[in-house]
Formats: sequence, C-alpha cells, structure tokens
Amino acid sequence: MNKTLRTEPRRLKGFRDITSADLLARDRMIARIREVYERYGFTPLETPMLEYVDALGKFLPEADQPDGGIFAFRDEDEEWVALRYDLTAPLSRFVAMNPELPKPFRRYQVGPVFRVEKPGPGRFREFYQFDVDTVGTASMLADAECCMIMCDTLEALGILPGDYAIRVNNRKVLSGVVDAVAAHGPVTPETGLTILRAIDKLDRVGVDGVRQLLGPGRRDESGDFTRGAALSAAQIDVVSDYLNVKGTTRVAVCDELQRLIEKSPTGCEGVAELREIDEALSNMEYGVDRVTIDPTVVRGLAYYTGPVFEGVLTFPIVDEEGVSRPFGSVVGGGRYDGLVERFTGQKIPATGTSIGVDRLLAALKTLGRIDTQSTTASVLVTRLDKTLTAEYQRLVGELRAAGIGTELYVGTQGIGKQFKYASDSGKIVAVVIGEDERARGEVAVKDLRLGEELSKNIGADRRQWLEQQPAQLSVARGELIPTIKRILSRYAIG
RNA sequence: GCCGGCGUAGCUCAGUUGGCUAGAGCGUCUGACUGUGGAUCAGAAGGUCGAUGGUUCGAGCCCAUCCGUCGGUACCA
Repeated sequence: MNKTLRTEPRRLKGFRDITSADLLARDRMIARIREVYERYGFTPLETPMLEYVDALGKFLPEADQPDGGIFAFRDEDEEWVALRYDLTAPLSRFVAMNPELPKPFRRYQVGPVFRVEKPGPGRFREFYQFDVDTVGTASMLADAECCMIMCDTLEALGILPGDYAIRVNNRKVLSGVVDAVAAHGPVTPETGLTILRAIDKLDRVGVDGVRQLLGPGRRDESGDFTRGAALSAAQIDVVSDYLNVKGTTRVAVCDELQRLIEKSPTGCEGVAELREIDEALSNMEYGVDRVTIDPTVVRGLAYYTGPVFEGVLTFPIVDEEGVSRPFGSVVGGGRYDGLVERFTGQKIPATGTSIGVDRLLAALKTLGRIDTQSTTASVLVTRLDKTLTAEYQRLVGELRAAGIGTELYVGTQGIGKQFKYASDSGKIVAVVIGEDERARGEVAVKDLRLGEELSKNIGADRRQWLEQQPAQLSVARGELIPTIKRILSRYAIG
C-alpha cells in the first residue's frame, strides 16, 4: 500500500488501551468491591454513558453551549449530549424519572466516566469509578455507612487500618468558617469560594501557602501567580485557627470546631451532623485509626451540601522509576441533598461515595496486593505433529473439562516457536505428544517457569541440555491431569 | 489555561564548535538447529533525527511556530 495513503494509528490524549494483565486485575478488584457493597444490601444499576447535557447539569443557557470539562456534541436533533463525567448526576436523573422507587434507594454502579482534563500520571480522561449511594434519607446513618463501607472495602482489598485513612468533614462546617471570617469584615460569595479553595490546598502548599492565598496571593516555583482572597490579618487568623483544630478523639475535634463557629447556625448544624456520624461509627467500633474528622477536607466546590469524606493511602508508594510519590485520595464522596430537586422540585436527600478504580488498582499493584497474571489459560497443548491434531483436540477437551484453562496451539509454526509462544503468552505448562510419546502411551509435560529458571545456567553444551530437558517429564497419559495440577499448584494457580 | 524541561530505531541512549551514505546496546526477525523458548555464533529488518517554515554553500545540531510528552501551577462536577 502506498505509504501516503496509510492511516497513522493514533490514540486520543488521556485515553488508554488496557491490556489483559491490567484488565484481569481490575476485574478481580471490582469483584471484591462488589461483594462488600452487596453485603451492605446495595443493588446494581447501569445508566447510559451518554446523557443530555442539561441532565448532567452542565448546560450554560446564557452561552447556549455546554460547560467546559466535558466531552459534548450535538446529536441528530441538534440537542447537546455529553459523555457522563461522574455516576452521581445520572443517578439523580434516574431517581427523578422513577419516583416510585422504594426509599431509601441503595444502588452501586461501576463504569467509565469522562472528563476533559489535563492528563497526568494516574490521571486520565477516561477512568473507572465504582460508586455506592443511598438516595432518599437525610439520616447521618447513611453517611456513616459510607465511611464504614469504604473501610471494609479497602480492608477487603488487603489495605490494613493505619495504611489508609478515611477523613470526614462537613460543608456546613466550612460555611461556618466563612461566616466566622465574615464576622471580622465583609466576605463576598466569590471570596468565600477562594477561602475554601485555599483550605483545600493545605497539604500541597502548607500553612504559609494557605495564608498567602488568603491574603495577597501566592507565586509558586514555576513563576505562576495565584490571586489571593485579600483578607485582613484578623480574618486570616480565623482560618488559621480553624486549620489548627486537632483532637485525639472525634468528639474532641467536634468540641473545638463548635467553639470556633458557635455563632454560625449552619456551622453548628454541621458539627451536630459530624457528632451523629461519630456516634454511628463508634457504635460499630470504627475508631480513629480508621475514620477521623478532618477540618481540611473540602472536596471540590459544587453539589455537596453536608458531610464530605475522602479516603487516602497513608503509606509511601514507590513507582516503577523508584520515585516515592504520595498517592492522593482514592475514594471520595459526600452528601448532595439538592441534586434530585433540580429535576422534580422535591427535596430528595442523598449521599454516596466513589472509588477511583484505576488509582486504587495502581496502588494495589505497587503493593503487590493484586495478582497480575496476564493469561487465562495456564496450559498450552502444542502441535508437534500436525497429523495428530485430532488427538490434541481431544486432550484439550479433557483438560478443559477438568477445569484447567487450556489453549490449543492453532498457529502454523514449528515446535520451537510453539514453546516460545507458550512462554511469551504466560502459560505455565506446555504439553507435547509426538510419535515417541504416543507409542509409549505417554505425554511430555514441561514446566515452563522452571525451565526458564534452570536455563540461567544452561552452559555451553546446548545439545546435552536439549536431551536432558530437566524441566520436562514424560508421564503416562492417565497421569496427565494430576501432573499438571501439581505443577500449577507449585505456582499457586488453579 | 499558564510557566518550564524533554522529543534521534520497538526500548535505553551516543552523535564532536553546523560538515560525507546518522551509530551502539537491548529487543525483534532469519539461519546454524525441520522433537523443544531461554545458551552461543552469523546475518537481516527497522529512522523523511516529533511536524512545518526559516537562517546557511550545508541543519539531528541555530531560530520561529505547532504537536506530543514530562514536571509545576490553575480549574475540577
């Protein structure tokens, strides 16, 4: 084909091809998470990947076009549609369309979501979320369960208490802080947002950075300048005091918060909610080693109305290049009492939480907590003598019937290439029958991993090596299945 | 979006102050070896030096723009 006519294979920025090892590992992880969710009584739901932009709440009527940050286009009726950017907005739409659902409605959902964002390490434009939500109750018990289910999930994945932390805060408490700041001088809604943004950046820019962001602004090491909230010194001190709130128990933290924002009715409401969550957690003995109240948690700025929570991994994680990097939050969520109301006009409170599947998976991989086997079959039946194909097929059938994942070599190359293929495609065992074996009623079985290991000192005399084949044994035809099972169990497979 | 680093073979990189047909290792493929992947040896394929324009007798090297990538920062439902 003419070179200029060829199509260059390209892939969209921020999108990935995910190959078998990662996909199999992800499926296993999702299965474990699902088990936990179902144990709490959540049931599955699937909604479309495409939604009308107004249903996602991202249509800008003034501009007559969608908000940035989402993949949107016009359909054949000139309506704006978009790929979902989370699973919460579609859930709200679903609940609004199905008012007869028994409440509280508890569902889980897993699938890809899409955002137009700058891709980074572990950050993509298409990624998996695994959500669990309770719709139709204002009880803090539902929020407390969100925290507990996150603990149970992370622990089911092999992450122990102490290696993770669930941190809880409340948007009403944050409003209370803004109220307290406003007591020392006027605060516009815009400034209120800037204050929350500054608080959110505490772990990245430190206390001094936050103070700069609250005051004149901050210039970072790249020379970029971020405009500040231009608060007075007295106002900045209010936020500083808030950020310094600490306590050895959740109750102690609530007490301190209470003191700081006692003049704000909204703030007090928030603290009271946190106390309820604490009580529910304590009843089930989820201590501060698992769930803490952390006044610095903000979680975005949009639809959350009450408790917000996030889960972080607290141990150091070393990536492939040997660089230790902190592993941001892997789960997050909160209460969104206004989302369904947007459709129906009725207040339907809701709360839920979301797992960043890909990030968590990356963490489990570096931890070695997830099996990264890339093949579904452990055995390759080779075709040494193509005229014996019918026999090979029968053999394959027997192995599969015995529950052993087995692939028949369907290529055309010679036996040498077949061994290489077996090894490269992750098989554990290769099975060979040729004239010799058939005459003796035997089967040759090769342990490919052992062979690989032994070959490290193969020596100069390859002829002798080939004749001996220390990783290979010939067994009676009837012994085939037990022999293979023995080899597989050596590697904890099967 | 803004600021900065980096783009040479599939991968990791060399490439002299701008100067011949752009190199190495690893990997891949082929053969020695049609009943054995991993050893050894021999050989081969693979690059419009990220793209486009410019400076120059001459550009992988200098300049501009764009694209990609990495890092910081902003925004983030």
